[in-house]
Amino acid sequence: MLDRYEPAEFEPKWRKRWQEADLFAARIEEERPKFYVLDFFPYPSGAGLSVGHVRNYTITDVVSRLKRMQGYNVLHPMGFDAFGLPAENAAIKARRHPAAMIDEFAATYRRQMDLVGLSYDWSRSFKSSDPDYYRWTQWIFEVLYRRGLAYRKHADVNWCPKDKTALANEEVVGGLCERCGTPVEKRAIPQWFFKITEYAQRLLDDLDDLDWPEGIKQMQRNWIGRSEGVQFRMRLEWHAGDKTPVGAPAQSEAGDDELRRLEAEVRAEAAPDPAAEEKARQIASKFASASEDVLTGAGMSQALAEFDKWADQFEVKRADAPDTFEVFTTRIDTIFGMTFCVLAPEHPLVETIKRRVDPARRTEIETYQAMARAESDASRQSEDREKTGVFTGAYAVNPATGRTVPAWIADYVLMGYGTGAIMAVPAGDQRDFEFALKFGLPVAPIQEPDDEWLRANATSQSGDLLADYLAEPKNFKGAFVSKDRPLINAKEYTGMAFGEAATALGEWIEACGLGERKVQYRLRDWLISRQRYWGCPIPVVYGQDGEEFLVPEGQLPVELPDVDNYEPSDDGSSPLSRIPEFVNATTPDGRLGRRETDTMGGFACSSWYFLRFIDPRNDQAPWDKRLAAEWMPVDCYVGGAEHAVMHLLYARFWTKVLFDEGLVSVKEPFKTLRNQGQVLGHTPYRRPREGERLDVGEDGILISRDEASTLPTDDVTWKWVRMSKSKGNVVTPDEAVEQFGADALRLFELFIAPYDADVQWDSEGMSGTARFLGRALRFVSEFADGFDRDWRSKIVAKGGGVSGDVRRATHQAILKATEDIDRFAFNTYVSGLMICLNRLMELKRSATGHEDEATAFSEAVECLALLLAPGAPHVADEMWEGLGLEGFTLDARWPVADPELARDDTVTIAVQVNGKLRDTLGMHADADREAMEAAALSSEKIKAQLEGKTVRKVIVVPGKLVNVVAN
RNA sequence: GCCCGGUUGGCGGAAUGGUAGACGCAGCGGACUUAAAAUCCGUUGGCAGCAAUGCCGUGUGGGUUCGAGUCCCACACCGGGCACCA
Repeated sequence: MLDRYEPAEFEPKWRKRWQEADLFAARIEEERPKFYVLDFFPYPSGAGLSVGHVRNYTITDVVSRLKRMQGYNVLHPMGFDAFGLPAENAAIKARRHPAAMIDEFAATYRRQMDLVGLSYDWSRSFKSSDPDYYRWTQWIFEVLYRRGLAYRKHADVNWCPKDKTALANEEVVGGLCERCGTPVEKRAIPQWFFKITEYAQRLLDDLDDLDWPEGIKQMQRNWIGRSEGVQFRMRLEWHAGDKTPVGAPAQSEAGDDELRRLEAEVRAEAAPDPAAEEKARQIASKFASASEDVLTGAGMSQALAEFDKWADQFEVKRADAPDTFEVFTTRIDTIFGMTFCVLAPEHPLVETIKRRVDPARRTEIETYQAMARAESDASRQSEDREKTGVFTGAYAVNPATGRTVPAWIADYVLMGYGTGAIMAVPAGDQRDFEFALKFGLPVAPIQEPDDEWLRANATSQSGDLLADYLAEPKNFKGAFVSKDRPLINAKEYTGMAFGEAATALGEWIEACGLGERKVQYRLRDWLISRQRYWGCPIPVVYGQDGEEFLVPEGQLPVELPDVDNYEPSDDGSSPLSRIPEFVNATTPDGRLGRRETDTMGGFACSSWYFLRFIDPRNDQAPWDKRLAAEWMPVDCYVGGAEHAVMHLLYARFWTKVLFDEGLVSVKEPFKTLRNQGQVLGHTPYRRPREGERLDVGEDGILISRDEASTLPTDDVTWKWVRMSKSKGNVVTPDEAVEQFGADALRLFELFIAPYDADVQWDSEGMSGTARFLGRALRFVSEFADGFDRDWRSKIVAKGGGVSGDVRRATHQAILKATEDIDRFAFNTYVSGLMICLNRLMELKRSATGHEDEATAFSEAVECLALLLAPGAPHVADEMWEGLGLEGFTLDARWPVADPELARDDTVTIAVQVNGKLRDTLGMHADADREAMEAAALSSEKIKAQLEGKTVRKVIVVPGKLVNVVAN
């Protein structure tokens, strides 16, 4: 056994022995509880691992090793998320085939993981690009399809012109492509979606019971975005241009626009026929004269009915379009304050409106629609953007007041949420308020704001701000948003606050058949199609008429063909579409078909890998249900917070579907989730030179360390940024192990900060953990000769003197290590070991050579090796062997502390006067209150402090402190 | 704007409402050495003082409490997420 930490001399030996003993294979032994420890599924990048990745893997490794030693059946697997854009983009850049490249990268990962002694069961490893794996990804796709949860729709998608691929909403950041920063455009392509929205409520509800960071749960809740409200129907009314005053009663006059439209419609349809031309003129004149007198109220509908009759003779039909639309609101109580309504530019009703309004308006609407479509999400989402929109010429009837409000289109209303149309209540909604202000629309007060708000938002000095507000809310700075103030101008609902009014109005709407109370989610369906080569093929074949057929289960997997050129084509179709042997397929009924050429996005692959680890070589089923019931859920799942929403939500969704299908016994895949903090590297930047453009989100130009050393120090700005190959700031485990050793690296990763805090990497710190390991080895080796492996039978239950102190230090360390790992306090786990060793070394110096001491130290060194084992397994096994013990520490039992032995006999009591520390006293730990008080009051220092004061009260906390309150 | 985190010595950090700064890095002093490295011992929040000791001190301002880094309120700054979601 070495008496110093020379890692190169023994760490490789232990790794080899572990491997030869197949030490890390997961075993299922009856009567042992199970523990499933998992890391996020890594994409093996060409840069290899950084010490940042190793931090993640060390955490799970410590947990895994502890649980194993505590007698659990531990499953601790590792595999690779090989499919997807990062791999494909890297392959394209390197002009290599992604499969070969990924194999190489994964091998590097494996080598580096082995290098730091991670205890993965590699016999279970796989890559998501293995046909044996993605066969089952396709199989699960078919499960979703059969359950109606996979569907294809033609939809606008985010299109990245650089990556030439459609992006999921989650991959667009601020309107820019998440990966390359290119502004995203819109394109309509048929795409596959998973109906995750159907599970929105369950995904929300089941969050409550998960042991996850609150922040992550909150982010998922926000992402799902549940809101309760009312969806109701509004009817359009037609008015004469802008002349009709807003707020006119419904059923008002029909106007010229309507007549002109009818005339034009007939002319257009009947133009080739001179006779029809004549009839059209007759219609026009009839309606022209009618408009003078009869076309009010019921007269209008009568006239339209008559037109329909006439038109039938010419085989001309009135445009068959709805003239109602639905709106969703969470604030139905404010409906009396609706002064206009807004449709999304893409709303289907806009097409109807366009046909019915006068041509000038129609042009305006179309111009606006074109603008809204062309405008990228980037500018649409840019900050404090001015509201835009146009009046359509149409009016809608507010069902609560029976009065008309103008209908506008504006892009601040999104087609993708709710109904794509809103009732606008500018007095109570900031967005509507801004819109009203910009376009001169009226604002009707709905509540009386409180004085504080009035003062803060007034734009002028006035004696009676409330009167001013009620006269013209637009003179104030914004909308008054409140659920607490009673309503005004709200008919019989006046005086009610939000809760009461919303219930009453909801009931009223439902009673009228106008609509219903409804829950709306912000969550959108999961877009799965990628027009890319390097992904899991979607197992669908289309018939001649476009019918969809699932590829029969027996024919799975649909294998990704080997191709030479896997770059996407400029038209955006997958390279697979250029391979006739792939595309040409037979439908299950034996006809000629065309294979789907899109592949699935990478999140599909990572939504079930944790299940495959349970039974990775099964070729009859994705996994054995009994084994899944045995191992699931994952007990401890650790990874970066950047996957807070997407991966975790999708994996939860699939698990629920698989639960519904009876394939898994749990509704949630990950019982406990922890996010480790990022490891940041010191990274040099310089100011941009003339003509240089900054990358998205950067405020300097990234430079290399070499370049930084050539520049004047004033020109270089050092920043702490996440380690990545692209930033050139990666510290690899290889160099860390080379310089300090695997165990020093592991302990340092744990010690440097709480596991969830970001850390600024400084390799110098590793010298501390390396020194500690050296001291520990030396300490143990000095006891190796005198080590008594039968210490258990000789040990004195509760000795005094040095041996008692040794046992106390040992059992305190056991207690602390066990608790700390359990509560994820790895930094104090390591410091606890240091404290223990420091104490033992001190005690060794004061040892008297008594026989009890040898026994106590034997216990101490054996425990020290065991306590070190999860964090520093090489050193632990080296000690274990050095003490003449057999096997590996991983197979030994984790020590159990005796709290009685760990307890201190004497404690230091703090003595305070009025809460300020004035003295400390050493006392027996069992000293009672009276003894403590007496001791405190007899202290010279305390007496001095109490000079001239009267003791009012003495607070005694046994074993801790005495506080004398005096004045 | 909204939702989460965070702010403690020169640095990383520790501290179930009970002695703030454990443990480590860096620094300083010393031992060993011809010397250096390695190792070991000691020391290290600030101010005043020869010292004993005193005062100050956990982003800021209030509050609760015998007692607050810890709990409550308000604010500032930093980081992350969402962002016209009706």
